Amino acid sequence: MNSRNEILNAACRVFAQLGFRGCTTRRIADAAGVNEVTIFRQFGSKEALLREAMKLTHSVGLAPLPDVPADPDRELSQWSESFIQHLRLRSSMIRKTMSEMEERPDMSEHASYVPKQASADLCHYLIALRRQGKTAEKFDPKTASAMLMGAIFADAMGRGMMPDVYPQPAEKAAQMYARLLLKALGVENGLRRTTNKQTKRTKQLSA
Amino acid sequence: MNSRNEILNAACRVFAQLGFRGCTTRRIADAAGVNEVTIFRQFGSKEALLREAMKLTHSVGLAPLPDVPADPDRELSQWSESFIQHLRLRSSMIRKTMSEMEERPDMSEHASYVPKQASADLCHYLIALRRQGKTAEKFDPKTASAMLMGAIFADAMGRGMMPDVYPQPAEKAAQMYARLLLKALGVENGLRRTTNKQTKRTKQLSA
DNA sequence: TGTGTAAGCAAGTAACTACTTGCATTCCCT
DNA sequence: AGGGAATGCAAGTAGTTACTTGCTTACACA
Repeated sequence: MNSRNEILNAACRVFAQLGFRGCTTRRIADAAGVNEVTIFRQFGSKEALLREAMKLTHSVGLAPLPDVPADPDRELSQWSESFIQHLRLRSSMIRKTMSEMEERPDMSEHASYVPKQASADLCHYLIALRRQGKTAEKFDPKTASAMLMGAIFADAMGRGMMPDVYPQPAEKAAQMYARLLLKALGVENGLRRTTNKQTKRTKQLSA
Repeated sequence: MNSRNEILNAACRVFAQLGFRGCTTRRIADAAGVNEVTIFRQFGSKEALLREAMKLTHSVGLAPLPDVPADPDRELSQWSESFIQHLRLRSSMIRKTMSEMEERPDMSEHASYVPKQASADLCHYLIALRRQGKTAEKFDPKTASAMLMGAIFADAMGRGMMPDVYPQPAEKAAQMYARLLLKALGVENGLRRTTNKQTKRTKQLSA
């Protein structure tokens, strides 16, 4: 039963590196330290294995965003930071999955769960912010959430290839995007109603 | 000499559909209506052909952005619209290239020319805007340009897969992102210092 | 009229692909 | 002690891959 997990993990690694066509059963077996036949005995076919491996890979949780916004700057910065970290850790896998999605849509359908959930969470949060009267003006929540998530996504996908296109330093980028969005929504940073203690904690966490 | 171009175009089409490994000389030859041997006589190897095809694909111009901003809303909306159209037309090719870039960096290095140029253009424009005093506050041009370009890029790449995550209608999305960015920079649409005539024209174009 | 060049066609090469089969080994459970 | 399940190993199958070779056809140009 252990070899099964070894194979699944190896399949994920090799797929992230080489894509579906480059991800041969030979290479998976080598990466898993397992005989190639074992793969077929356990999963029947390469496609069945990859399908299961993809399902496993994309079943992960997401950082939460409070139902009732209290400190928009801190909350949105932290959420953005954890989201960009999630994407950066999986950038190779995501690139391969996006590339393969047109050819094998059913095999990688789980890949859209995380971004869909993230978008729903963020929209919900922004609407709550507006209901609280913390935003200065009318705005379309979907446009705003697509803007922040798009910036984070593009940064996670593109920085390795074109570092000079994205803001420096990389560790602050998510926060900078979040703050720029808050400015667009008219949420004023300076007028935050948090205590000094909270402000300090925010600084530590976002450093 | 004509067969050479047929082969190059076919190679681009097949690559955009199937990626490097799926882009076999057999399939390229079929798509080009040419005998497979002709490919090797003309280009020597599959890799040499693909290298040349990629170079050709990524040598395209970009919509300009004025050196001296006059009507930020109109200019930025139009630029965003042409940029998102550029990306949407090439989304398959871009996905494949991004996926292949880790494995064959030298083959697809030209792919970064357009986004790099776009980023430089946009930064330059935003800095000019700020110098004109049309922006309300201090801001980091690179963060702002990465934000708008990221939103546009993610929309172009992801809308087909998750249409409910992005603003509707698709044809207005680029403009909505551009306007949200202008809000973040404190550029006031209503308080524009253009003449009535220009304002009218803007309204028509942006409707 | 002759000559060079680009192309097609048929066949073949060596390597790799997913996948199968038969047999031997290990280990757990009763 | 014995039987069954999981695994390894060696070998093989049929198809595909990039690339080559030898020969033929068509056409432009001098």
